[in-house]
Amino acid sequence: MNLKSRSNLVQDAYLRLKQEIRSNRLPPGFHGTEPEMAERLGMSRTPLREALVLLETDGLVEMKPRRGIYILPILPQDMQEIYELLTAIEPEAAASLAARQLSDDELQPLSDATSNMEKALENDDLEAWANADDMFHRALLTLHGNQRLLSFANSLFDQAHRARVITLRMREKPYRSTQEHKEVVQYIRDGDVEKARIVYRQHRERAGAELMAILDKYKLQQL
Amino acid sequence: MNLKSRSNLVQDAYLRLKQEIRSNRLPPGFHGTEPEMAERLGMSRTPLREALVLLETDGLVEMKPRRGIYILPILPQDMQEIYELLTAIEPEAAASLAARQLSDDELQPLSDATSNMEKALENDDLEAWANADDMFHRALLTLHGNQRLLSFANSLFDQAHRARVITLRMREKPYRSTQEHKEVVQYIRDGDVEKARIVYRQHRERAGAELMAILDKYKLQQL
DNA sequence: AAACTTATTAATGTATACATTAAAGTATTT
DNA sequence: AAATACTTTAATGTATACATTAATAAGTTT
Repeated sequence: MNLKSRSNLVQDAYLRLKQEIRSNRLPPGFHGTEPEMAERLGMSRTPLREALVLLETDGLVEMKPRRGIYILPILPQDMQEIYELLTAIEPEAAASLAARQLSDDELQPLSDATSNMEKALENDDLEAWANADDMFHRALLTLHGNQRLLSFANSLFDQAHRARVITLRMREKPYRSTQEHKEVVQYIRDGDVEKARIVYRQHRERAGAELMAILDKYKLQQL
Repeated sequence: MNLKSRSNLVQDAYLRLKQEIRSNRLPPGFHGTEPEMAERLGMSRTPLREALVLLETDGLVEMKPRRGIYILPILPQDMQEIYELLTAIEPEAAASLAARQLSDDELQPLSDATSNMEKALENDDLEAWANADDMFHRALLTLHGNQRLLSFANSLFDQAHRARVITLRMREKPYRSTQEHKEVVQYIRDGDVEKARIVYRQHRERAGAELMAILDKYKLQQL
């Protein structure tokens, strides 16, 4: 909200485009040219290009020389890579949180997230559940404090977003996931490092396998 | 970073600046302006800026609005973050390699790297040892095949490079590290998933702790 | 009509121009 | 000399200009 971010067209273009990609207003496979995208955003090509470079490092778009800008689809193999990384990374973060003695206050964001998951389930509101799930993961990594981990994982979440939204309704209701998240919080609270790691890891492995099975079953070759 | 799609001057600037940062020709704390850096590279500000955006996402430089470009130092906390991530990630990669049945041919780059480590030790050539070490880690992740993991880890290696070079001569000779690398290769060859994971993990934990101890002992608050 | 040439178009990659404004420097007042 | 106001400088953020060249369209030959 400061002047800096208002006057910064690069930031502007970056956030707007990312949002449009997340929401599928710019769907995978979309192809555009720099002049038309710059026009659409009401700016010149210079700041747009810098934003596109950032989106490219995020794995969301590709700038093909002389062919223009493409919004990248998520392939099953991408989800495979992403889940593999989250499986390696997040359980470590959980374990390391358990090793600290966190106050209930500090753990609040995590328990809030799990309560929201439960409420969402009661209301049969899958979108709210997904938001709570997202909140949980971001809160956990934020608590953990490793900035590089946080920004890397956030980029992975962003990439996976569309696929998660679409498959949400093809899965069974996430009672089990909700339960697993609660368990992880409890183990973190108890300071049970190994349990926190293992439960979270199993959660990730199961959720990943489930997702891959859905992509396979419904022949979703790109999202 | 994906550069094959970046144009020549951007790629040029990116690679040259990265090299100059690695080699300390552009030392941490260096401050420059866009016009003078563009001049030095013989190009205009436009491609330079795109390269700087990339270097910024790599965590190597910071573009401060209206204050210019700074080459970022590596702080102990940065090394902490980096080692924590490598400790989480690489043992998983090793385990997953062990789970495949890789041919000796495929494992060649890893055994080459460990042989080079041994040769370097015999010749008391620490720089050659560090290069072999680097080779090992990159080869392992390349074999593993997860592109996101590879590019993320490469970025972490790049960030840690200066600190590794400087502390190399403050450590004991890396006989033990060399041995550990050889063990990991053996466990991967044998298909012993758990051993590969655990040995690599212990290697990472020990190496990380050793490095942090050196930074502490010699009061190296930035590199 | 197919294959090959030759124009045409238009997007990229890069340089340059320019308005804005933070910082440095100078003058002025106390 | 210290504090303040004014002036200058120069770097950033962004727009525009332009040369190059890939893609396409048009024309020509077989």
